[in-house]
Amino acid sequence: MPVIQSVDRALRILDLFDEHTAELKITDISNQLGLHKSTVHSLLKTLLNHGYISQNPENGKYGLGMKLFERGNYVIQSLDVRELSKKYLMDLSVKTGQTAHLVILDGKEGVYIDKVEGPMAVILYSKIGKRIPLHCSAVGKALIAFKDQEEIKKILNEYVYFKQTEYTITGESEFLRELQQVQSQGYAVDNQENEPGVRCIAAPIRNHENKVIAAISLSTLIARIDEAQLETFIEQLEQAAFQLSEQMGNGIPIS
Amino acid sequence: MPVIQSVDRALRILDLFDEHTAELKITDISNQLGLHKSTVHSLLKTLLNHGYISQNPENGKYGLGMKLFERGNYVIQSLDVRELSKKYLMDLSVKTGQTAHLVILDGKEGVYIDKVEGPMAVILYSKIGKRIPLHCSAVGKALIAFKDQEEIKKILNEYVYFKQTEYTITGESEFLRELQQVQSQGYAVDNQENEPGVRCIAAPIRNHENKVIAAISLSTLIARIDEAQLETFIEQLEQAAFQLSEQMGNGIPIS
DNA sequence: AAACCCAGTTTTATAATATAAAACATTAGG
DNA sequence: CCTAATGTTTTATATTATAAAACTGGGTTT
Repeated sequence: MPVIQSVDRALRILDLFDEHTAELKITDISNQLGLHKSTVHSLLKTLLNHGYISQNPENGKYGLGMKLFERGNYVIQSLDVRELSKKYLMDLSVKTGQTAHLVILDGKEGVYIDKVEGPMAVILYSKIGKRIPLHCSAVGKALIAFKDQEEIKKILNEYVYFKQTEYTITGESEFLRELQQVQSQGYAVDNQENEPGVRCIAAPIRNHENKVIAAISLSTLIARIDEAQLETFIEQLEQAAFQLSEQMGNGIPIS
Repeated sequence: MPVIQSVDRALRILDLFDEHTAELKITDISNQLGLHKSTVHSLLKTLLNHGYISQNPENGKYGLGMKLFERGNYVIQSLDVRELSKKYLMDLSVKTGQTAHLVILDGKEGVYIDKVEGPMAVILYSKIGKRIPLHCSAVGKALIAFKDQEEIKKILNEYVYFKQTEYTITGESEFLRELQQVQSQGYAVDNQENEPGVRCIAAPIRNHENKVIAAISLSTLIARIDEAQLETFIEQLEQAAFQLSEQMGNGIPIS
């Protein structure tokens, strides 16, 4: 089993940082990973050389480097969904007043690629780059519901149905029925399955081969949006998804 | 000199990928870095384990992993300029019809953090995550012009004034005069210094301590925009920059 | 269909390299 | 001013990364 220890450790250092942890001292890292401080020091220096780690000149603490942002954007630039979808997300958020998201599938999770906050929306914390489970989100359902049975089985193999709220679907058979439903109606709903009080709707974006490559969604608060409004939102969402899928066909290259 | 060879090699693998290189085979990497294929294989497996590299199931080729996007966004989420500036960028691009950018300083370069393409703008390739030199861009000038002399000197130490176009400023003394000019007028201009036919204007964004932490810009085509229009663009840009700086003060935390 | 080639993976021996101890340096705190 | 704590550098050694070689499998050609 070929795992390079030092590389593994270096990557584990990067993984220590998240939205709550912007900066760390060498001793913090050393303690958390159970490594000798001199080892951590060498690893950090190497990461620093390449720009994957930055050092705060004020206090000497270490943080993630800009190179990550740079490389990270290359990952999604190859998928030009993001460029194209931007104006649809804008449009949706303006028309509905809600927050619109763009999500793609990565392994057994969704990843938020972009978002536009609507004027009426409660400001949530930023989600770009974050991951979201498939079984308790509208986007998650929309991302996999239109795949063939075999592929769905593969993704759901060893999937853990973590119970997020009292409404979360926690069984495979139940989830498969739900996906069936999504497929037949063309869009997906999450009814407080991920967060209490929040209801989301999502529709799939297809490429020229008609394969689902992303999903767009609208997030609404139960307390503010009634059934009738939701209906109109769904229509608008479906329309946007349709037009976007159309556009994905005539692939204008990003030159 | 503490550079961990295997980590260094792993990072050099990541650095092979860019906007033109989405996927590579093991032998490609092996050839380009002059490493044995089995070595590359182990390094890739380790990167793969952590999600920093992904493998295309269709053809077995390797590409950058989503984890980079995830971590990359953590880097800029700590700076909440991006969230706040989004609507100003939108607004600017709609009002002027041009493309608006948000850029921050990283070392001796600027990094594009966000952009909104205007309806009238020629569609350029996506720039988010990309780097831009300081000496030949409006944003570059705006980012450093308002720092004190000592800091400017430090940044410009060993700076290479690469000649991008015939109009590029290529001398330190000339550049320092230009920065002086920027400081006194409050905004920066790039007159075909970076790309022939393209003229950009930029204004600094300040935080609560009045320090410049970012810059916003508008990119225009010489052929399409005359002096009078540019004047009004500058006014709009400055107004947006001012309001944005104001907002940076009453820091609404990203919860 | 057999033989070949090329790319990727796994195994293995060896030698180079990562590691942590210890010494050293620097800063902060009492 | 001394002590404590944190970060950095040096060094020895033993672990671990490395590349050679063998192995596998897919694809192409004859």
